[in-house]
Amino acid sequence: MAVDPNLLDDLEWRGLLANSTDLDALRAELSEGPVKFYVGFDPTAPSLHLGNLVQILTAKRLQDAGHVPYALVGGATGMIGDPKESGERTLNTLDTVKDWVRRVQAQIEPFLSFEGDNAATMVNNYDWTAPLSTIDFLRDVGKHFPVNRMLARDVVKSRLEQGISFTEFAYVLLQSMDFLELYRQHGVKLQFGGSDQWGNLTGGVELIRRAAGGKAHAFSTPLVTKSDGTKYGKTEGGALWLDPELMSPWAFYQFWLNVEDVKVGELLRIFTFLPREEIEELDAQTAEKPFLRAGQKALAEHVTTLVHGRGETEKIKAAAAALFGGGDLHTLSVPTLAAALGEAGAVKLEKPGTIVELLVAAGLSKSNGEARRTISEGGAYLNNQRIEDPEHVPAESDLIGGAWLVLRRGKKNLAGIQIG
RNA sequence: GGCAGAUUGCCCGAGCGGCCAAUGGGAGCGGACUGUAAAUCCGUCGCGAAAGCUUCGAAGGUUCGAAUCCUUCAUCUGCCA
Repeated sequence: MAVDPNLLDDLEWRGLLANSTDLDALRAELSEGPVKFYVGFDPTAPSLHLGNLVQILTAKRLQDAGHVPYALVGGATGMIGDPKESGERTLNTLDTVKDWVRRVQAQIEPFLSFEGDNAATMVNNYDWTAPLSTIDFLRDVGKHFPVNRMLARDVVKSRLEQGISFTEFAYVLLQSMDFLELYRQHGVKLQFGGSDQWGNLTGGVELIRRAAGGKAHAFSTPLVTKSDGTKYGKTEGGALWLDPELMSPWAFYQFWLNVEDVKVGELLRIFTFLPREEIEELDAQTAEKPFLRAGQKALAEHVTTLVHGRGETEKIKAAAAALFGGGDLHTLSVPTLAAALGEAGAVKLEKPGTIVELLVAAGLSKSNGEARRTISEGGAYLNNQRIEDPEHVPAESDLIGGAWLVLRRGKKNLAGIQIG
Protein backbone atom coordinates (compact mmCIF):
# COMPACT_ATOMS: atom_id res chain seq x y z
CA MET A 1 0.00 0.00 0.00
CA ALA A 2 1.21 3.45 -0.88
CA VAL A 3 1.93 5.91 1.86
CA ASP A 4 1.44 9.66 1.80
CA PRO A 5 4.91 11.21 1.54
CA ASN A 6 3.70 14.52 2.94
CA LEU A 7 2.46 13.17 6.24
CA LEU A 8 5.16 14.61 8.47
CA ASP A 9 5.09 17.96 6.73
CA ASP A 10 1.37 18.13 7.32
CA LEU A 11 1.72 17.19 10.97
CA GLU A 12 4.40 19.79 11.37
CA TRP A 13 2.32 22.47 9.70
CA ARG A 14 -0.57 21.60 11.98
CA GLY A 15 1.67 22.08 14.99
CA LEU A 16 1.26 18.49 16.05
CA LEU A 17 4.95 17.76 16.52
CA ALA A 18 6.02 19.08 19.89
CA ASN A 19 9.01 16.85 20.31
CA SER A 20 10.43 13.84 18.56
CA THR A 21 13.27 11.39 18.45
CA ASP A 22 15.33 11.40 15.28
CA LEU A 23 12.93 13.13 12.88
CA ASP A 24 14.95 12.46 9.73
CA ALA A 25 15.11 8.75 10.48
CA LEU A 26 11.38 8.72 11.15
CA ARG A 27 10.72 10.58 7.91
CA ALA A 28 12.74 8.01 5.99
CA GLU A 29 10.92 5.15 7.68
CA LEU A 30 7.49 6.64 7.05
CA SER A 31 8.19 7.22 3.38
CA GLU A 32 9.41 3.68 2.72
CA GLY A 33 6.13 2.03 3.45
CA PRO A 34 3.44 1.40 6.03
CA VAL A 35 4.73 1.77 9.58
CA LYS A 36 3.01 0.12 12.52
CA PHE A 37 2.48 2.65 15.28
CA TYR A 38 0.74 2.77 18.60
CA VAL A 39 -0.92 5.27 20.86
CA GLY A 40 -2.15 4.48 24.34
CA PHE A 41 -5.05 5.63 26.46
CA ASP A 42 -5.29 4.96 30.15
CA PRO A 43 -8.80 4.37 31.49
CA THR A 44 -8.71 7.00 34.23
CA ALA A 45 -12.34 7.99 33.70
CA PRO A 46 -15.46 6.57 32.06
CA SER A 47 -14.85 8.75 29.02
CA LEU A 48 -12.03 10.23 27.00
CA HIS A 49 -11.72 13.99 26.82
CA LEU A 50 -10.45 16.77 24.62
CA GLY A 51 -6.79 15.98 25.22
CA ASN A 52 -7.27 12.38 24.14
CA LEU A 53 -9.03 13.54 21.00
CA VAL A 54 -5.77 15.04 19.77
CA GLN A 55 -4.21 11.58 19.92
CA ILE A 56 -7.17 9.86 18.32
CA LEU A 57 -7.24 12.28 15.42
CA THR A 58 -3.49 12.10 15.00
CA ALA A 59 -3.78 8.32 14.83
CA LYS A 60 -6.39 8.74 12.13
CA ARG A 61 -4.13 11.08 10.21
CA LEU A 62 -1.41 8.43 10.27
CA GLN A 63 -3.83 5.71 9.22
CA ASP A 64 -5.20 7.88 6.42
CA ALA A 65 -1.61 8.29 5.24
CA GLY A 66 -1.31 4.52 4.94
CA HIS A 67 0.19 3.49 8.27
CA VAL A 68 -1.07 0.83 10.66
CA PRO A 69 -2.56 1.81 14.03
CA TYR A 70 -2.48 -0.14 17.26
CA ALA A 71 -4.81 1.50 19.72
CA LEU A 72 -3.87 0.52 23.23
CA VAL A 73 -6.19 0.89 26.14
CA GLY A 74 -4.33 0.52 29.40
CA GLY A 75 -6.09 -2.08 31.48
CA ALA A 76 -2.81 -2.60 33.32
CA THR A 77 -1.39 0.92 33.40
CA GLY A 78 -4.82 2.16 34.44
CA MET A 79 -4.46 0.06 37.58
CA ILE A 80 -1.22 1.84 38.46
CA GLY A 81 -1.59 5.47 37.47
CA ASP A 82 0.72 7.80 35.61
CA PRO A 83 2.37 10.25 38.02
CA LYS A 84 1.01 13.73 37.66
CA GLU A 85 2.39 16.90 39.21
CA SER A 86 -0.56 17.69 41.40
CA GLY A 87 -0.13 14.59 43.51
CA GLU A 88 -0.73 10.93 44.06
CA ARG A 89 -3.66 9.36 42.25
CA THR A 90 -6.34 7.31 43.95
CA LEU A 91 -6.25 3.70 42.84
CA ASN A 92 -9.35 2.36 41.11
CA THR A 93 -10.66 -1.15 41.54
CA LEU A 94 -10.16 -3.78 38.87
CA ASP A 95 -13.89 -3.80 38.10
CA THR A 96 -13.94 -0.06 37.59
CA VAL A 97 -10.90 -0.14 35.35
CA LYS A 98 -12.33 -3.01 33.30
CA ASP A 99 -15.55 -1.11 32.82
CA TRP A 100 -13.70 2.03 31.75
CA VAL A 101 -11.52 0.03 29.37
CA ARG A 102 -14.64 -1.12 27.56
CA ARG A 103 -16.04 2.36 27.35
CA VAL A 104 -12.81 3.92 26.15
CA GLN A 105 -12.35 1.23 23.51
CA ALA A 106 -15.85 1.86 22.23
CA GLN A 107 -15.09 5.58 22.02
CA ILE A 108 -11.95 5.09 19.98
CA GLU A 109 -13.33 2.55 17.52
CA PRO A 110 -15.43 4.85 15.32
CA PHE A 111 -12.41 6.99 14.51
CA LEU A 112 -10.23 4.27 13.06
CA SER A 113 -10.77 1.73 10.32
CA PHE A 114 -10.51 -1.88 11.37
CA GLU A 115 -10.65 -3.19 7.84
CA GLY A 116 -8.45 -3.12 4.77
CA ASP A 117 -4.73 -3.30 4.18
CA ASN A 118 -3.81 -1.10 7.09
CA ALA A 119 -6.55 -2.12 9.51
CA ALA A 120 -6.25 -0.92 13.07
CA THR A 121 -5.87 -3.30 16.00
CA MET A 122 -7.18 -2.74 19.50
CA VAL A 123 -4.91 -4.01 22.25
CA ASN A 124 -4.98 -4.06 26.04
CA ASN A 125 -1.75 -4.12 28.00
CA TYR A 126 -3.47 -6.07 30.76
CA ASP A 127 -3.08 -9.11 28.50
CA TRP A 128 0.70 -9.22 28.77
CA THR A 129 1.25 -7.36 32.01
CA ALA A 130 -1.03 -9.31 34.34
CA PRO A 131 0.61 -12.73 33.77
CA LEU A 132 4.11 -11.35 34.27
CA SER A 133 5.90 -12.45 37.42
CA THR A 134 7.62 -9.94 39.67
CA ILE A 135 10.95 -11.65 39.18
CA ASP A 136 10.71 -11.57 35.40
CA PHE A 137 9.57 -7.97 35.51
CA LEU A 138 12.47 -6.84 37.68
CA ARG A 139 15.06 -8.85 35.74
CA ASP A 140 13.87 -8.26 32.18
CA VAL A 141 12.49 -4.76 32.40
CA GLY A 142 13.72 -3.21 35.62
CA LYS A 143 17.34 -3.92 34.85
CA HIS A 144 17.20 -1.51 31.92
CA PHE A 145 16.04 1.45 33.95
CA PRO A 146 18.68 3.48 35.75
CA VAL A 147 17.03 5.07 38.76
CA ASN A 148 19.17 8.17 38.46
CA ARG A 149 17.67 8.78 35.02
CA MET A 150 14.16 8.14 36.29
CA LEU A 151 14.70 10.64 39.07
CA ALA A 152 15.73 13.28 36.56
CA ARG A 153 12.31 13.30 34.88
CA ASP A 154 10.40 16.52 35.44
CA VAL A 155 7.25 14.95 36.84
CA VAL A 156 9.25 12.87 39.27
CA LYS A 157 11.38 15.82 40.33
CA SER A 158 8.29 17.87 41.01
CA ARG A 159 6.93 15.06 43.16
CA LEU A 160 10.03 14.37 45.25
CA GLU A 161 9.18 17.15 47.69
CA GLN A 162 5.54 16.23 48.27
CA GLY A 163 6.15 12.53 47.90
CA ILE A 164 5.58 9.85 45.28
CA SER A 165 4.72 6.22 45.77
CA PHE A 166 6.85 3.50 44.23
CA THR A 167 3.76 2.48 42.30
CA GLU A 168 3.63 5.71 40.33
CA PHE A 169 7.39 5.98 40.17
CA ALA A 170 7.45 2.62 38.40
CA TYR A 171 4.74 3.53 35.91
CA VAL A 172 7.21 4.37 33.17
CA LEU A 173 8.46 0.79 33.21
CA LEU A 174 5.03 -0.53 32.34
CA GLN A 175 4.45 1.85 29.49
CA SER A 176 7.93 1.25 28.13
CA MET A 177 7.28 -2.46 28.36
CA ASP A 178 4.13 -1.98 26.27
CA PHE A 179 6.16 -0.49 23.46
CA LEU A 180 8.70 -3.31 23.67
CA GLU A 181 5.93 -5.89 23.67
CA LEU A 182 4.23 -4.40 20.63
CA TYR A 183 7.59 -4.10 18.92
CA ARG A 184 8.35 -7.75 19.50
CA GLN A 185 4.88 -9.13 18.81
CA HIS A 186 3.83 -6.95 15.90
CA GLY A 187 6.82 -4.94 14.78
CA VAL A 188 5.38 -1.66 16.04
CA LYS A 189 8.08 0.97 15.60
CA LEU A 190 6.45 4.26 16.45
CA GLN A 191 4.64 5.62 19.46
CA PHE A 192 3.24 9.05 20.01
CA GLY A 193 1.38 10.76 22.82
CA GLY A 194 0.79 14.09 24.52
CA SER A 195 3.84 16.11 25.45
CA ASP A 196 3.32 15.22 29.10
CA GLN A 197 4.02 11.65 28.00
CA TRP A 198 7.43 12.44 26.56
CA GLY A 199 9.33 10.68 29.30
CA ASN A 200 7.22 7.57 28.89
CA LEU A 201 7.62 7.64 25.12
CA THR A 202 11.38 7.86 25.20
CA GLY A 203 11.43 5.25 27.94
CA GLY A 204 9.98 2.79 25.46
CA VAL A 205 12.34 3.75 22.66
CA GLU A 206 15.22 3.31 25.05
CA LEU A 207 13.99 -0.05 26.29
CA ILE A 208 13.62 -1.37 22.74
CA ARG A 209 17.18 -0.33 22.04
CA ARG A 210 18.56 -1.91 25.19
CA ALA A 211 16.47 -5.05 25.43
CA ALA A 212 15.93 -5.85 21.77
CA GLY A 213 18.65 -3.90 20.05
CA GLY A 214 16.00 -2.29 17.88
CA LYS A 215 15.40 1.23 16.64
CA ALA A 216 12.02 2.71 17.37
CA HIS A 217 10.63 6.21 17.12
CA ALA A 218 8.46 8.51 19.16
CA PHE A 219 6.96 11.94 18.91
CA SER A 220 4.76 13.99 21.16
CA THR A 221 1.90 16.31 20.38
CA PRO A 222 1.61 19.66 22.14
CA LEU A 223 -0.63 20.17 25.12
CA VAL A 224 -3.68 22.12 24.06
CA THR A 225 -4.12 25.08 26.36
CA LYS A 226 -5.95 28.37 26.49
CA SER A 227 -4.11 31.56 25.64
CA ASP A 228 -3.24 32.06 29.31
CA GLY A 229 -1.59 28.65 29.46
CA THR A 230 -4.22 26.90 31.55
CA LYS A 231 -5.90 23.73 30.42
CA TYR A 232 -9.25 23.80 28.72
CA GLY A 233 -12.08 22.63 30.88
CA LYS A 234 -9.99 22.43 34.01
CA THR A 235 -11.66 25.28 35.81
CA GLU A 236 -15.04 25.62 34.18
CA GLY A 237 -17.44 22.88 35.13
CA GLY A 238 -15.19 19.88 34.59
CA ALA A 239 -13.41 18.27 31.69
CA LEU A 240 -14.49 18.39 28.08
CA TRP A 241 -15.79 14.87 27.69
CA LEU A 242 -16.41 13.11 24.42
CA ASP A 243 -19.19 11.00 25.92
CA PRO A 244 -22.55 12.69 25.15
CA GLU A 245 -23.83 11.47 28.51
CA LEU A 246 -21.13 13.43 30.34
CA MET A 247 -21.16 16.48 28.08
CA SER A 248 -24.10 17.17 25.83
CA PRO A 249 -23.29 17.64 22.14
CA TRP A 250 -24.89 21.06 22.48
CA ALA A 251 -22.43 22.08 25.19
CA PHE A 252 -19.63 20.52 23.19
CA TYR A 253 -20.55 22.57 20.13
CA GLN A 254 -20.90 25.72 22.21
CA PHE A 255 -17.44 25.22 23.63
CA TRP A 256 -15.83 25.30 20.20
CA LEU A 257 -17.98 28.17 19.05
CA ASN A 258 -16.76 30.27 21.96
CA VAL A 259 -13.07 29.68 21.46
CA GLU A 260 -10.88 32.78 21.68
CA ASP A 261 -9.90 34.40 18.39
CA VAL A 262 -6.20 33.89 18.98
CA LYS A 263 -6.64 30.14 19.36
CA VAL A 264 -8.96 29.38 16.44
CA GLY A 265 -6.26 28.83 13.86
CA GLU A 266 -4.29 26.55 16.11
CA LEU A 267 -7.35 24.49 17.03
CA LEU A 268 -8.53 24.21 13.42
CA ARG A 269 -5.16 22.70 12.55
CA ILE A 270 -5.18 20.21 15.39
CA PHE A 271 -8.82 19.18 15.54
CA THR A 272 -10.07 19.26 11.97
CA PHE A 273 -9.20 17.49 8.75
CA LEU A 274 -9.75 20.64 6.74
CA PRO A 275 -7.06 21.13 4.11
CA ARG A 276 -4.38 23.72 4.55
CA GLU A 277 -5.82 26.20 2.04
CA GLU A 278 -9.19 26.25 3.77
CA ILE A 279 -7.67 26.79 7.19
CA GLU A 280 -5.49 29.61 5.89
CA GLU A 281 -8.55 31.19 4.34
CA LEU A 282 -10.31 30.98 7.70
CA ASP A 283 -7.24 32.51 9.38
CA ALA A 284 -7.51 35.44 7.00
CA GLN A 285 -11.19 35.87 7.72
CA THR A 286 -10.58 35.76 11.46
CA ALA A 287 -7.95 38.46 11.10
CA GLU A 288 -10.04 40.71 8.86
CA LYS A 289 -13.56 40.17 10.10
CA PRO A 290 -13.30 38.65 13.53
CA PHE A 291 -16.91 39.53 14.35
CA LEU A 292 -18.11 37.01 11.75
CA ARG A 293 -16.33 34.25 13.73
CA ALA A 294 -16.01 32.15 10.62
CA GLY A 295 -13.17 30.16 12.19
CA GLN A 296 -15.14 29.34 15.33
CA LYS A 297 -18.14 28.27 13.29
CA ALA A 298 -16.08 25.97 11.08
CA LEU A 299 -14.31 24.58 14.11
CA ALA A 300 -17.50 23.88 16.03
CA GLU A 301 -19.13 22.29 13.03
CA HIS A 302 -16.24 20.03 12.08
CA VAL A 303 -15.25 18.82 15.50
CA THR A 304 -18.82 18.22 16.64
CA THR A 305 -19.43 16.25 13.46
CA LEU A 306 -16.31 14.18 14.04
CA VAL A 307 -17.32 13.30 17.58
CA HIS A 308 -21.11 13.28 17.52
CA GLY A 309 -21.99 12.92 13.86
CA ARG A 310 -23.42 15.06 11.11
CA GLY A 311 -27.04 14.69 12.18
CA GLU A 312 -26.39 15.91 15.69
CA THR A 313 -24.41 18.88 14.39
CA GLU A 314 -27.20 19.94 12.07
CA LYS A 315 -29.73 19.78 14.89
CA ILE A 316 -27.51 21.90 17.10
CA LYS A 317 -26.91 24.49 14.40
CA ALA A 318 -30.63 24.81 13.79
CA ALA A 319 -31.24 25.08 17.51
CA ALA A 320 -28.58 27.75 17.95
CA ALA A 321 -29.96 29.74 15.05
CA ALA A 322 -33.41 29.64 16.61
CA LEU A 323 -32.36 30.40 20.17
CA PHE A 324 -29.56 32.89 19.56
CA GLY A 325 -31.13 34.38 16.46
CA GLY A 326 -32.32 37.37 18.40
CA GLY A 327 -35.76 37.26 16.86
CA ASP A 328 -38.99 37.05 18.77
CA LEU A 329 -39.24 33.55 20.13
CA HIS A 330 -43.01 33.60 19.73
CA THR A 331 -42.60 33.71 15.97
CA LEU A 332 -40.76 30.38 15.87
CA SER A 333 -42.73 27.33 14.99
CA VAL A 334 -43.40 25.18 18.01
CA PRO A 335 -41.72 22.06 16.58
CA THR A 336 -38.62 24.12 15.78
CA LEU A 337 -38.51 25.57 19.24
CA ALA A 338 -39.17 22.23 20.89
CA ALA A 339 -36.37 20.63 18.91
CA ALA A 340 -34.01 23.49 19.69
CA LEU A 341 -34.70 23.33 23.39
CA GLY A 342 -34.32 19.59 23.26
CA GLU A 343 -30.76 20.14 22.08
CA ALA A 344 -29.98 22.85 24.59
CA GLY A 345 -31.48 20.84 27.40
CA ALA A 346 -35.04 20.93 28.59
CA VAL A 347 -36.93 19.75 31.64
CA LYS A 348 -40.60 19.00 32.09
CA LEU A 349 -42.62 20.58 34.85
CA GLU A 350 -46.24 20.19 35.90
CA LYS A 351 -46.76 23.90 36.19
CA PRO A 352 -44.54 26.98 36.14
CA GLY A 353 -43.13 28.17 39.46
CA THR A 354 -41.26 31.33 40.34
CA ILE A 355 -38.31 32.33 38.25
CA VAL A 356 -36.04 31.17 41.08
CA GLU A 357 -37.58 27.72 41.04
CA LEU A 358 -37.39 27.56 37.27
CA LEU A 359 -33.69 28.44 37.18
CA VAL A 360 -32.92 25.70 39.67
CA ALA A 361 -35.21 23.16 38.01
CA ALA A 362 -33.59 23.78 34.64
CA GLY A 363 -30.17 23.27 36.15
CA LEU A 364 -29.04 26.78 35.32
CA SER A 365 -28.49 27.62 39.00
CA LYS A 366 -27.21 25.25 41.63
CA SER A 367 -29.24 26.59 44.53
CA ASN A 368 -32.06 28.99 45.25
CA GLY A 369 -29.56 31.46 46.62
CA GLU A 370 -27.52 31.32 43.46
CA ALA A 371 -30.65 31.80 41.36
CA ARG A 372 -31.60 34.84 43.41
CA ARG A 373 -28.12 36.22 43.01
CA THR A 374 -28.30 35.79 39.24
CA ILE A 375 -31.63 37.61 39.20
CA SER A 376 -30.37 40.49 41.32
CA GLU A 377 -27.36 40.74 39.04
CA GLY A 378 -29.65 41.09 36.06
CA GLY A 379 -28.62 37.79 34.52
CA ALA A 380 -31.95 36.00 34.39
CA TYR A 381 -34.04 35.98 31.25
CA LEU A 382 -37.38 34.42 30.44
CA ASN A 383 -38.13 34.28 26.71
CA ASN A 384 -35.35 36.82 26.21
CA GLN A 385 -36.92 39.28 28.66
CA ARG A 386 -34.84 40.16 31.69
CA ILE A 387 -36.61 39.23 34.91
CA GLU A 388 -35.80 41.25 38.02
CA ASP A 389 -38.38 40.01 40.49
CA PRO A 390 -37.37 36.68 42.03
CA GLU A 391 -41.03 35.94 42.76
CA HIS A 392 -42.03 36.40 39.14
CA VAL A 393 -44.21 33.60 37.85
CA PRO A 394 -44.68 33.22 34.09
CA ALA A 395 -48.16 34.00 32.86
CA GLU A 396 -50.21 31.76 30.61
CA SER A 397 -49.38 34.09 27.69
CA ASP A 398 -45.66 33.50 28.22
CA LEU A 399 -46.01 29.86 27.30
CA ILE A 400 -44.85 29.59 23.72
CA GLY A 401 -47.09 27.19 21.84
CA GLY A 402 -48.96 26.81 25.09
CA ALA A 403 -46.18 24.81 26.73
CA TRP A 404 -42.66 26.15 26.31
CA LEU A 405 -40.52 28.61 28.21
CA VAL A 406 -37.03 29.64 27.20
CA LEU A 407 -34.89 30.28 30.23
CA ARG A 408 -31.48 31.88 30.07
CA ARG A 409 -28.80 32.70 32.60
CA GLY A 410 -26.27 35.21 31.43
CA LYS A 411 -25.56 35.43 27.76
CA LYS A 412 -24.97 31.85 26.84
CA ASN A 413 -26.63 29.45 29.23
CA LEU A 414 -29.94 28.33 27.86
CA ALA A 415 -32.48 25.78 28.90
CA GLY A 416 -36.04 24.97 28.05
CA ILE A 417 -38.96 24.31 30.31
CA GLN A 418 -41.88 22.27 29.08
CA ILE A 419 -45.07 22.71 31.02
CA GLY A 420 -47.61 19.97 31.05
C1' G B 1 11.37 4.85 66.59
C1' G B 2 12.33 10.22 68.71
C1' C B 3 11.82 15.60 68.15
C1' A B 4 9.82 19.87 65.62
C1' G B 5 6.34 22.03 62.28
C1' A B 6 2.11 21.83 59.21
C1' U B 7 -3.32 20.56 57.79
C1' U B 8 -8.35 26.90 56.54
C1' G B 9 -13.69 27.56 51.67
C1' C B 10 -12.52 25.36 43.96
C1' C B 11 -6.88 26.84 44.29
C1' C B 12 -3.18 29.94 46.80
C1' G B 13 -3.16 32.14 51.34
C1' A B 14 -4.31 35.45 56.10
C1' G B 15 -6.47 34.72 60.86
C1' C B 16 -3.99 32.50 66.39
C1' G B 17 -10.33 32.79 72.38
C1' G B 18 -15.51 36.94 71.14
C1' C B 19 -15.83 42.47 66.30
C1' C B 20 -15.06 35.29 61.89
C1' A B 21 -19.10 32.49 57.37
C1' A B 22 -13.82 33.72 58.31
C1' U B 23 -8.76 39.63 55.18
C1' G B 24 -6.49 39.28 50.34
C1' G B 25 -5.35 37.20 45.44
C1' G B 26 -6.65 33.77 41.48
C1' A B 27 -10.42 30.86 39.18
C1' G B 28 -15.76 30.80 38.68
C1' C B 29 -20.40 33.41 38.04
C1' G B 30 -23.48 37.99 36.53
C1' G B 31 -23.39 42.97 34.34
C1' A B 32 -21.26 46.97 31.09
C1' C B 33 -18.41 47.20 26.33
C1' U B 34 -18.34 43.85 21.91
C1' G B 35 -18.83 39.66 17.94
C1' U B 36 -22.14 33.75 21.94
C1' A B 37 -13.97 36.53 21.17
C1' A B 38 -9.89 38.83 24.11
C1' A B 39 -8.65 42.80 27.31
C1' U B 40 -10.78 46.23 30.77
C1' C B 41 -14.16 48.04 34.46
C1' C B 42 -18.20 47.02 38.12
C1' G B 43 -20.67 43.52 41.09
C1' U B 44 -20.85 38.69 43.20
C1' C B 45 -18.84 34.34 45.23
C1' G B 46 -21.17 28.12 52.18
C1' C B 47 -26.88 26.71 52.67
C1' G B 48 -31.35 29.35 53.79
C1' A B 49 -36.60 34.35 51.79
C1' A B 50 -35.45 35.11 56.85
C1' A B 51 -34.73 33.68 61.75
C1' G B 52 -31.03 30.70 61.57
C1' C B 53 -28.04 26.36 60.16
C1' U B 54 -23.55 23.70 58.85
C1' U B 55 -18.02 25.06 57.92
C1' C B 56 -11.52 26.09 59.06
C1' G B 57 -7.87 17.42 58.55
C1' A B 58 -11.11 13.68 62.17
C1' A B 59 -13.12 12.64 67.02
C1' G B 60 -13.52 14.22 71.90
C1' G B 61 -12.69 18.14 75.76
C1' U B 62 -11.91 23.18 78.34
C1' U B 63 -14.86 27.82 78.15
C1' C B 64 -20.64 31.89 78.72
C1' G B 65 -18.06 31.67 73.85
C1' A B 66 -12.97 28.26 69.73
C1' A B 67 -10.67 28.24 63.05
C1' U B 68 -7.94 30.05 67.31
C1' C B 69 -6.57 26.50 73.91
C1' C B 70 -6.12 20.95 75.54
C1' U B 71 -6.22 15.39 74.35
C1' U B 72 -6.23 11.44 70.94
C1' C B 73 -6.14 9.88 65.85
C1' A B 74 -4.92 10.52 60.49
C1' U B 75 -1.91 12.61 56.71
C1' C B 76 2.24 15.54 55.07
C1' U B 77 7.11 18.10 55.73
C1' G B 78 11.81 18.79 58.09
C1' C B 79 15.60 17.26 61.67
C1' C B 80 17.63 13.18 64.63
C1' A B 81 18.10 7.65 65.05
